[in-house]
Amino acid sequence: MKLDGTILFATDTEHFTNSTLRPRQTSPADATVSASVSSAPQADEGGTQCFICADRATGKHYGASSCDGCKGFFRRSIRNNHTYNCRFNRQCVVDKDKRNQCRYCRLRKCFKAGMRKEAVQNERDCIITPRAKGQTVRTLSISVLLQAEVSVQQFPVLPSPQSRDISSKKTACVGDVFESMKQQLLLLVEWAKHIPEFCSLQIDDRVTLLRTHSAEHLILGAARRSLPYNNVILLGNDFVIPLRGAELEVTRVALRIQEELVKPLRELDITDKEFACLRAIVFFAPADCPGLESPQVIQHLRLQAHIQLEESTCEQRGRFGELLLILPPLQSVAWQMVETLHLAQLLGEARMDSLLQEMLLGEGTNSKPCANDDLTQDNESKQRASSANFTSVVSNISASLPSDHPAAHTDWH
Amino acid sequence: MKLDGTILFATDTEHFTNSTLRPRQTSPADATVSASVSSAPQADEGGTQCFICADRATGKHYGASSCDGCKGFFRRSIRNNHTYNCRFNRQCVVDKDKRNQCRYCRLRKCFKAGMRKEAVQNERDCIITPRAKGQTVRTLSISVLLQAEVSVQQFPVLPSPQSRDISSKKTACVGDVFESMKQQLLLLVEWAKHIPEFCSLQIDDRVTLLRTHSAEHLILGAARRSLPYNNVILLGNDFVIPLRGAELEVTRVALRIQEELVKPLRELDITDKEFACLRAIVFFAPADCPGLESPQVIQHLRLQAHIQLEESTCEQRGRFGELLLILPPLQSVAWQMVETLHLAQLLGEARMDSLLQEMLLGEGTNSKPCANDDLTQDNESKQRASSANFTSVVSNISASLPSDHPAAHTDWH
DNA sequence: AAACGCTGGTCAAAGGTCCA
DNA sequence: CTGGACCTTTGACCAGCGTT
Repeated sequence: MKLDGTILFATDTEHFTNSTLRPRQTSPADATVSASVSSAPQADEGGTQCFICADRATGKHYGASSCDGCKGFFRRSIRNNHTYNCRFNRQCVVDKDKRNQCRYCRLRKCFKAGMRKEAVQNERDCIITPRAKGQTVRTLSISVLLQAEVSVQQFPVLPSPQSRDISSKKTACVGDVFESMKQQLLLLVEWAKHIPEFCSLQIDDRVTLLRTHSAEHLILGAARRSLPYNNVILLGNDFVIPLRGAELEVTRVALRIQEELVKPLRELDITDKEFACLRAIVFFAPADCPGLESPQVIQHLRLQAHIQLEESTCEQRGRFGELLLILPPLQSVAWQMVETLHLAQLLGEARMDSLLQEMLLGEGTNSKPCANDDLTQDNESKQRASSANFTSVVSNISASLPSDHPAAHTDWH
Repeated sequence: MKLDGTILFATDTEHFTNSTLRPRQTSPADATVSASVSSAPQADEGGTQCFICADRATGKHYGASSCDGCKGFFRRSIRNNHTYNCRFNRQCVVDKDKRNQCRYCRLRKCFKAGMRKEAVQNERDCIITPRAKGQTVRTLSISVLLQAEVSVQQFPVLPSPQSRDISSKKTACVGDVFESMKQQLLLLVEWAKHIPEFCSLQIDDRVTLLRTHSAEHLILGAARRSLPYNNVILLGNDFVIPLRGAELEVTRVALRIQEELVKPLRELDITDKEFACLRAIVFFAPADCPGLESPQVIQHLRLQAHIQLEESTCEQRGRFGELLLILPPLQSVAWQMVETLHLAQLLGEARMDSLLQEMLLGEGTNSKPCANDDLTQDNESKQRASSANFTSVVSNISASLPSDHPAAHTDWH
């Protein structure tokens, strides 16, 4: 009898044949549609897929391509100001079958897919969708960042084959430190050249970004190289700065690098992806660069970079925040280094290369681009007019790329 | 066996055909039949009757018009994959009164009435908020932060009833600025006192945290107050600093506040919750405080604060990151303000209150707590021994709370 | 002018809740 | 633990409305 029942139930599902889609409709028309669709073997046709649950999308809703279910769910959640809780680890799978199993994760995925709660609410007059067109402006992809990162790491000026042995490394003298800095700054330019979005910025903005963030770049690089070590800072040219025993001023910065950057980065066990994103976030910071010509563009690049970082952290709770909170001390240490250099320069304790002076100390040009700059002057003549060797280094970037690079046409908004 | 079931089912189905409309759809033929049948005048209440037990139907469920009882019974049976046995001849009567007497026959009749097990869905998320189920030990809750925030805002030193009119406000002179700063710093202490986790820190750490982040607190508060205004910074005592026309050094800081903090905060339209979290994140930053006794505890508090922030942003794409990226410029501006104050102090341009000197400029005590401090000395005697007025202000906190405050027992991990 | 894209809204039929 | 009266959520479908 038990078998009876089971089989009875099984046979009841005679319409398995055409029930690949939901057998909801009673109307003949729909039945035929359903039949024809089911005859097509391909379930997902790619283009019209819900970003949230991979069900069939019915269009873009609230900023993301989605199905009616996710659309309604999002609207209700926002309207009623719902707060959900995940019963598990906030890592629930959200697909067509399981989308109703965790509302917290579903809503979160709605946001991640790009739904904006401002798009809900009743707005009679639709003042154009702000960024309807290039919704998926996938500029600044993680792969580009990783590639840029690799290209920088691929320039080991010394062929040291990962000789991890600290004792074999020499303590850097002032000249060694400066030499390393110079190399690293040139590598920063190299790094930037790998990012098309950077290359399509105006020359002044390129220079400003590079100059403003050169110190942070140096410190961040030093911190990363020094991750395996406890009592030295490893330079790019394979010299080391010991944490104890060196000159006081130098040691102070080195100690802060170790304490405030190396330690937390080591605890987090930062990945290559994450580091690549972090470098970009530091670099595309518009706030501390007055006089930028297109701060919004740069701000948008940073936004993309930190969204990439968020994705790279794989939803590990708190990790994204911890990584971003590395940046204040990074900036702070960078400032202190610049101060120290400035002082050393003033006291005549060190002779710095003109490139270093220009990038790190902001000397040799106006640190703030002139506001009443002649805008009719094209980059070419600006480049010719500039006598600064750094600016000319940067200018070469535009020469190395076709001027009509696709990225230049990106639609910002 | 299989045939058995099929035949049994088929015959029963036929038997049912004329008595009712089968909502089986799937084939156009069925649809037309259904239509014609429904148009046929059915005697009794037909449509509102449970096909299984003849109780009042509450609608169609799983393919058959049925009552809530049979609906629930069917769902549970399918979900839990129940198999029942009939103790008699599988011919039990299933009506309103006897429907619970044989579950085998009831389920069978459900199928016969047209219920389909495919219509039963997967289990969903709980509607009711998961009850204090193991409520994770949530120190530093958002409510505590909000309350602390409110308590700070509730001390309007001047009874200005939200006079939003800027023109009615007076431009601050140096003395007004200092006065406002002093008030705000006392409010910072007030704010901290509302956070039990802070109060249970050691006295030295409390002092260090307050001192180290006092400048950022001032700037953050000023930025927030100035959100509605475009060309002034509004102080806590209702004076304003105009962005143009004031003294150069002051204006420089004020301009940065407006550009690097007010603007982005306004664009983000920061909420109260988010702001409350941000303040805590700024405050519980251990990196730039050398010599803390329990940096891990503080780091953990910051982690909690930024997890709260993440939750408060409702997962809106990129929002959490944008908020955290306010912090580097905040720190930077704060430093610049301190530098400016330092200079003014050195040049004798301004007389600062000793509290201001101690908190903002780090004068009057060792900025780094003494490492070989006598640990056997209790707070009381420390307080008595300390001649610094700020330290004594902070020490009072511990006096205002029971020493065995629950928060002191929080389990960090 | 008709098709289209993206809002808002509706309600049958899923779901869950919780005491007897 | 199960039943079932009672309430919430889901999502397919439809209607505006502005754009193409």
